[in-house]
Amino acid sequence: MAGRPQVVVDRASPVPLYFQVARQLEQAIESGELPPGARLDNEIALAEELGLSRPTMRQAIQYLVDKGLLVRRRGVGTHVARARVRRPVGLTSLFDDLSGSGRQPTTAVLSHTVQAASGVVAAALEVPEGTAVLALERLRRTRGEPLAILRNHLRADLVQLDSAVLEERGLYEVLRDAGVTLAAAQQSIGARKASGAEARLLDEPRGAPLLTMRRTTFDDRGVVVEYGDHLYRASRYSFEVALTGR
Amino acid sequence: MAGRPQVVVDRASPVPLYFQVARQLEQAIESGELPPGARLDNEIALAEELGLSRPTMRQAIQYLVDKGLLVRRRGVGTHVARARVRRPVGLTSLFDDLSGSGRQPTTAVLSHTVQAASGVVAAALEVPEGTAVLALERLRRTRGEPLAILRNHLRADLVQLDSAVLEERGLYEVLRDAGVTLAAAQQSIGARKASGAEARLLDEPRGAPLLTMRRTTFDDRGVVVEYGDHLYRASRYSFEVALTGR
DNA sequence: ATCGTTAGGTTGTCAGGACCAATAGTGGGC
DNA sequence: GCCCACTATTGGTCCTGACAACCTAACGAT
Repeated sequence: MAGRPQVVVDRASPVPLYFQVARQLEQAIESGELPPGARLDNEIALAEELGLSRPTMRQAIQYLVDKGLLVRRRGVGTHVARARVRRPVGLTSLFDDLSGSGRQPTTAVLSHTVQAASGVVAAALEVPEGTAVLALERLRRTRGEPLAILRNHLRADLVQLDSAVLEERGLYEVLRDAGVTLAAAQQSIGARKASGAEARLLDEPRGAPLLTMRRTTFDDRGVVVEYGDHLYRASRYSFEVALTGR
Repeated sequence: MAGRPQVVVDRASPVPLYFQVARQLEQAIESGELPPGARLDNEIALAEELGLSRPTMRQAIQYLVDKGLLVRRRGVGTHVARARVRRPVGLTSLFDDLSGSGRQPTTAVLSHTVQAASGVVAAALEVPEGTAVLALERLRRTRGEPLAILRNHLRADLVQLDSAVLEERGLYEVLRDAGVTLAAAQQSIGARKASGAEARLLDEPRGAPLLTMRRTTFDDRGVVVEYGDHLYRASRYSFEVALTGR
C-alpha cells in the first residue's frame, strides 16, 4: 500500500494533471497516509498506474520537491521528506497568516492619506519624487493584544482603498481581489529599539527590541505594487523561513 | 540584437544543456546585455537558434524564472524581470556570504567541546537525550569589527572538526568538504536584547537589540546535521529574503 | 573477512511533436 | 467614437521514446 496512495485524475477538469496529482500526494503526506521517510514507487510505475506519461508525473513530483515535501535522489528513489517543513514565509500578509492559524486578527487604521512621494518612498516605489502615493499606517492585534505596526506605501493609481475594508481584511487580500497579481517580493529583516511612541502603541517597555521587516512587492509585470515598513513585537513574533538547496 | 544574446552550447560537456543556456542567459542579464524589461525571442525560436528542443529551452528559462530573473506571461512573452532581486538567504553560512562580497571575515573559536545533549539540543538534533554532541561557540568579525556570535551543535558522529580549520573557514564549507550534503533548513528569525556578556563580545551597549537566527539543517537523507543559535548585531546586519510566488 | 567489481534499478537529461489557453492587437459593427 | 468579436502570437500542458549518470547491494576474488 505504501508507495501507492490513492490518486485519481480527472482528464475533463481544466486543472492541470500534474497539479491534480501533486495536490493529492500532498494531502496523502499531510494526512499521514504517506509517513515521513516512506518511499514512493518509481516514476515510471507511478505514471503507468495513473495512466500518465513520465514527464507529467515528474512535474508533479518536482512541484512537491520544490515545496520541500519530497526528496529525490538519483539511483535511490523518491521519499517523503523527514523534516516537517513548517509554513514558510511566503507572499502572504500577516493577516493571512494569522487568520489561517485561527488567531482572529483585528486591524485599526491609524492613518490613511495621500502624500507626495519623497526620498526613500519614491525610490522604493520606483516613481518620480512628488508623485501622489497612498500612505497607510495600521495597528494589528491578535486576541486583543497589539502585535505589529504596519506602515505601507502604495502607488495611488493601482487600487482604490477603503479604510472600513482595511479594518476587516488584509491588504494583500484586498489587492488580489482588485485584480493585482502579486508575483515577487524582496524583503529585508532586521531589528532595532522601539521609540517611545512605538512602544506605547505596542504595549512594550520603552527601548524594547522590535523585529523590522521592509518589503517591496512586485506584480507579474515587474512593477512595484507596494512598499511596506513593518514593526513586530519581538517578544511575540518571529519569522519562519524554510530553505531547500535545489 | 535584443532577444538574441550570444549563447553557445557545448554538447561534449557533461554540464546539462539547459544549465549551460541558463548560465549564459544569467550572465547576459547581469552584464546588462539584456536590460530589465527586455523581451526574449519566443521559446521555439530560441530553441531553434541554439539547436535545442523546446523542452530543454523551457527548462533553462524555468530555472531563471524560479530564480526571479525572468518573467513569463502566456500570450505575451518572456521578459527580463524589472526588479533586481538581490541575493536571497540560502543554504550558505555567514562566512560564505561575507567572503563572497569581499569582506574578509575572521573567526575566533570561543569554545569547542563535546557535551551530553540535553533538552532543546537533543530535540533539535533528533537524538536521544545524553548523546554526545559537539558544541561550538564562535565570534565572527569583519574588518576587525565583531558582527555575530555563532553557537552551533552538531552530531558528533558526522564529522571531525578542528578548531584551527574553523578559524580559517566557514562551518558549512567544512561540512561540505567532509562529504555532508546540505539539502534543507528551517530557520526562525527573531530579536531580543543583548545580555551583558553578549554586549561585551559584540562591542554593543548593554541591552542593544540583537537579531537572532535559529537554524536546523538537514542533509539529503533528511537527517539533522546541525542546529545553530546565532546572534547578530542589528546595527550592522539584516537578512535579505527574496520571494517568488510560483 | 575484506575489498573491488558488477548488475539492476532509479532519477536526470534530451528530443520532437501535438494541442490548448491566455493575451493583445486589429478590424468591423454599432 | 466606442465596443466587441476575431485572429495571430506565445507560453502551458502533455505525450512517446531514448540514453546517461548514479546509487545500492549482491557477488566474487583476494
